Amino acid sequence: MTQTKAPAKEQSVANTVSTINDVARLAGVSIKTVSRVMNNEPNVREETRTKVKDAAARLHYRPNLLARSLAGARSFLVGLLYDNPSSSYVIDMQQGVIERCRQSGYHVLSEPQDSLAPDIGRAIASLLATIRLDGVILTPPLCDMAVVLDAVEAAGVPYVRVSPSLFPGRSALVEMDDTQAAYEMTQFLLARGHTDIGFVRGHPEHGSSHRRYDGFVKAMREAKVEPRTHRIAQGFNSFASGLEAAKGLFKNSGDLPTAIFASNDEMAFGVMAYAQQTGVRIPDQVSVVGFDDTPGSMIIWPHLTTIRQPVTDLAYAAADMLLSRATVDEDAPNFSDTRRELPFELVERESAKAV
Amino acid sequence: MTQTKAPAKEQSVANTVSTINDVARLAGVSIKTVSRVMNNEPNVREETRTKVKDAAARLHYRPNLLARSLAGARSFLVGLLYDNPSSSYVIDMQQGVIERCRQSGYHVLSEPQDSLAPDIGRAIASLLATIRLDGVILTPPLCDMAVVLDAVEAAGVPYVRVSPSLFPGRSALVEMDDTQAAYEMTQFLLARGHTDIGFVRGHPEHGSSHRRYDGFVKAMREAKVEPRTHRIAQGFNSFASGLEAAKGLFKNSGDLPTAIFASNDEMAFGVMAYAQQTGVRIPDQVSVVGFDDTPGSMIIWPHLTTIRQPVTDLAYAAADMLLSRATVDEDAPNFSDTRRELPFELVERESAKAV
DNA sequence: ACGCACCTTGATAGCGCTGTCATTAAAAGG
DNA sequence: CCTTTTAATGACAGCGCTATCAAGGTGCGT
Repeated sequence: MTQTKAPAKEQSVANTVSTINDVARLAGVSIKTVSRVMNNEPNVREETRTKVKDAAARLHYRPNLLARSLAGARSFLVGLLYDNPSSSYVIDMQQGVIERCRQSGYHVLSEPQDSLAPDIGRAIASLLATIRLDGVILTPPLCDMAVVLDAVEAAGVPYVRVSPSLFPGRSALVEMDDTQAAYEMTQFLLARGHTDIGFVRGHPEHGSSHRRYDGFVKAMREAKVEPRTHRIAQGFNSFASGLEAAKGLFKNSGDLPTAIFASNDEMAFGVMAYAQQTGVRIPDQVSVVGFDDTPGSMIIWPHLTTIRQPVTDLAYAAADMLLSRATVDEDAPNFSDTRRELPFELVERESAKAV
Repeated sequence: MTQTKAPAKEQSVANTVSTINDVARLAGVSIKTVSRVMNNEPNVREETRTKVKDAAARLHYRPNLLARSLAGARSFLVGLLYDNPSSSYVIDMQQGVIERCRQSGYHVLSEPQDSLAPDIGRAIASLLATIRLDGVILTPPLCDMAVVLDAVEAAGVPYVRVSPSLFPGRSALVEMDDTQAAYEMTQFLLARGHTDIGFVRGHPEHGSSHRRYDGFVKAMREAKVEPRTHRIAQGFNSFASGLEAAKGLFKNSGDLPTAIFASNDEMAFGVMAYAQQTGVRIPDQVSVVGFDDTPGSMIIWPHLTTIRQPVTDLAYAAADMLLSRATVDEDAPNFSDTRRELPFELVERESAKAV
């Protein structure tokens, strides 16, 4: 363990770390007034405010976040809790949250969690007890776990959920309409003359899988095309499962669907890989579309037609909701919105064409 | 701004946030003794230690990290500064750093930085003044920027650089031998009968690009094959630039190289996409290999033969170095290593075959 | 002029912990 | 047996800031 001994270090490199005291002294006011200025509080004469700001600037003063947290009610820290296999999703989410938080002087603690761990509830309770976060953002699958929500609520920390499938209304949330997106993607295919459409279902544990399938079925039924069971394959959101699904769907080379809608991009890539291996030409023989617009959709050929999830926008929205929530007086009635739905985008590329 | 008014909240949800005082009272000792136990300090009777631990457990006590930071010398916070376009690189790095830090009770502040911003030095100085980090990890390209290093050093914060290209010896660092990896990949191709090998160079601003090219040239010369200029294309690490490079390399369909070594995976994907568009069969006509082992290399067909960077291991090593550095008494001579080189791995998949 | 608002400012008490140092108890030495 | 060393514990002063509350200043109505 560290045992710092020397009371005062000699190597004061260029110790520009000035405190609120230094500023107060230089400006000739009390530290409380400096505090007021730094926090943009009212009731400070404009002249004084300027004087303090100048002093702070001259000393390169930056309030110590840790001290603020300890003394005050806010910690200027929000947590992003995730357990998501997709690196691009996590990065986009994180990027968006950090960007927004930074604008408000907040920092983000990125906390990956093992959603399969039996003691995840305690792990989160422990985290929240150790660091008093001003808010947390929960992404799938954590946002659908009761123990997680319980832990966060017990700690009294405001939170926002991103794309939850369960417990609607239990918390503020931001989401995208998976069902509608899948519906429109199916219509897109239908409009291009496809009626014999195969579907690769997503991981049954994920709420979004079911919503996407529902959207597909709805569009088909509306077009008076009953989905046929031998055209429906079960996948598990992975490349391998997509490839496996394609094996089933392409079993009879004389009876191929004209299009395949995979419930996520990874599986679409699997389908495309299998097609290539077996000489099925995409999109000439079979059109393939995916869902998510992962980076991979732009590196395979043909580029994948897919649904773009507005991940960064979801992050912005979640951060905004959280910050407005954390900033608002808890006693006051809260009129801020509690649910935001963001638009998706159908991105047409080369993997699908009219029949 | 927030104005918390009510002095004491009525809604004490289940306010299990116990303090060191509560533990001390329950255990019948002073808070200092509790502190000693929580920090695993010596000179506490075993019996007392047990008593305190029991009390802490019963109260679900977790030391407040912010208070510890303010009072003590350590903040239990390390920063991961990055500005990297590759989400998988960042995620793997972050994941590894977080994992290791967690084991030591440290938390990680993920701080993306705009390396192109003119005031990046001040931005980092400001960050370090606001939050007293116990250490920071710098990844490319930040780790090669003098202003960044200056800012970190001025703040007196220990740091470790990952895969730096410049200023060797200026700090502790972890790296991988890009040159050797490219050398071995080239030998891999040579050993399979390829001599007419095309090379797509990486972004000239990235140090690794030059090292990889050097490794390629070295292996070629050793095999008595002089690389020919019309087989060398300049890329910029992007898919599009790889595709563009392939255009040049494949210009004369009667005179194709038998293999193409792209300096990173993205560009290899571009090459493969162009090949597919123009009917060049991979790997039958042309073998393609990449570098990095990004997730995409497993979703394209044929899967890409490439070099796996040990990103997570680099992260582990960097975190370990940093923590040992931060934990060690600054006055004592430091015998811990200051540079670690980690092994890469040539991952053979389907995109390359013997000629 | 006085009284009563309100605006402006500062003194002071912590936040929950660690570092220092004093103190006591136990062990070692002669 | 008493002194010296060493182990074990506690009292207390902050870390840098915010929250509370009191105090002084200003303006205005009467």
